[in-house]
Amino acid sequence: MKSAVVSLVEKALKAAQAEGSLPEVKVQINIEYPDKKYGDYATNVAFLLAKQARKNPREVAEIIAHHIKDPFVASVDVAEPGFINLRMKESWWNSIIEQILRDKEHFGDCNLGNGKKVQVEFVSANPTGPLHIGHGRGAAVGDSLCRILQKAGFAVEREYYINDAGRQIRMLGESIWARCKELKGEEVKFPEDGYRGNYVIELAKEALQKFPDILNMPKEKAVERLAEWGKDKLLEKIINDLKSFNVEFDSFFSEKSLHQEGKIEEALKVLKEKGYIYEKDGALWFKSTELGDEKDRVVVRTNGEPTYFAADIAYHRDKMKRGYYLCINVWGADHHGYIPRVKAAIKAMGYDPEKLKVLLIQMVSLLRDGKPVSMSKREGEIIPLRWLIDEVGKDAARFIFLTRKCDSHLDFDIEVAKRQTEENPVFYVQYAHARICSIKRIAEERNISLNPHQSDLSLLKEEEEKEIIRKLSQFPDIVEASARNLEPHRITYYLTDLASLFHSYYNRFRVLVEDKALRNARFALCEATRIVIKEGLRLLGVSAPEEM
RNA sequence: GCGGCAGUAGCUCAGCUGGAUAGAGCAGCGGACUUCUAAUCCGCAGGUCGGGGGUUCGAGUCCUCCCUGCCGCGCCA
Repeated sequence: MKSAVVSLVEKALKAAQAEGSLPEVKVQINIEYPDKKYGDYATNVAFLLAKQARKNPREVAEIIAHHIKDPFVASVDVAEPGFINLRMKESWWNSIIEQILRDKEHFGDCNLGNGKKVQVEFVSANPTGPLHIGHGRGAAVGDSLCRILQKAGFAVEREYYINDAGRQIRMLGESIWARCKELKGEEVKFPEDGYRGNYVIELAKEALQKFPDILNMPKEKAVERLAEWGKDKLLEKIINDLKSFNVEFDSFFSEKSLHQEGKIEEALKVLKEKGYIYEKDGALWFKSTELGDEKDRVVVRTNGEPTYFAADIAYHRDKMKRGYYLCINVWGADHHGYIPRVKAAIKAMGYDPEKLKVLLIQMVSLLRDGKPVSMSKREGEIIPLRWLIDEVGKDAARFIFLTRKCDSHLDFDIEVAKRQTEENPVFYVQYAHARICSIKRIAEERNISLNPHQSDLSLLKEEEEKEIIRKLSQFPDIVEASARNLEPHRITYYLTDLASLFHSYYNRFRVLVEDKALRNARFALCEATRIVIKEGLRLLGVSAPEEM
């Protein structure tokens, strides 16, 4: 609820300026949560104005503090060296509970986005194999980010870029083809960079059933057909896996379509017209160095084929033309070196590179009881996301993927995630939700009346109760900060904190007490907590079970 | 070599886009279930925020220089 406090301080500042005690300078009013002993809210405006007001911060603070008048404010203090500390009345805190009970899951919605269109492109894994753990983290971050941005008032579009063209798809076809041969007992040299995962063998078995005469066809033709068919099968599997991970997309963008519709040529033509294309060694190069890249990049190979990068230029041109307020790409951190050239291309085509934000997702190290699980790519031995979901569950996987800043390494311990104990942060939060549901259930069973909406919240006198309310009041700020900084992990931390406060409270106090008025008041607090936990979990794509 | 990211408690990590005495979980030790779910709670301990310099009322946070680790640096995608 910082925004309400901001406007309150703003009003005081304007009043002070109007009477001439402070100069008319614009400042950003910043509200913080100070240590409890100082107050409920604090602001540092005085420091920001001190220089131009030619007064010391303390004096400025006194002037502003003097003008703060609001029915919700209990006291205003100025502390050295110039902080203004506010303490709010009980009615302020109670109104927050009322607001949560009234707004329900809409509590924390904000208008940061103001309906502006934002596109988030994530996962975009090649349809040449199943999703692995790394994709899972990207999926969790991307999807959660979308949910948060939506709550913050953006019109979000989720897109998956399908790399369905080029060498790797052909290689998929060759790999399946080779496996078909082997299944028929024929000696065949498996392609050097082929896909060696078991799923290729499965595909080959299926292909032999579906296309009985596939091996009688000329190799080129067979490979092409198998590539096309295999790619579709794998994409279907990817989409299914994502669905079980609670992730769905609004649109799929095909790289192949860029080739087919001449979009690549178009994009390159634009670059050429602007003078960013030159020929060298029989290839066409993009002068990305002029726009901040380390070296120039080939866009059309000697053999006349456009590079992957050329397609990506066309893809980003298409995105830019679609007129988003912001495009967010969620990439694996190993692609970081790729950012400058894409930004260079965007700039070269006359768009603002700031329209593109790239989120880099760091590697996930898989552990089992603290020991690393080998993830060697040898023999295509990757750990599939599907396996992880089956092993630890969708909720645990998503939550744990979101327990770190996305650009930090993540240690994912499968045994801890599976363990249904205190070590597991997912259950900790879900349990708090379930406990509140349980209170309600018990009350119904025992015919105990509960009416959170008609409760006298002033009965909530305990320090633990006030702590919870303070925390609840921060939810909108956390949502906004997560959206502003594109950092879903803030929600995860917030929920853990909130759950912790609730568990403490639950252990120390009873909700279903004899005193009806107190019972209702406490239950109102619980309901508000439940609503916020459930909504927070929703933002993470994690379920909020009513019993566990 | 160049570039990106990181370095905070024994371990894994937060730290609100510069704020007041740097936090949490785990691991360790000791306690709490005839009560609304013990998947929980309560208490104890733990620090040169990698190092130096700088910017200012104020730096874990910003600038600079070192040290260390991970990762990128294809006419691969």
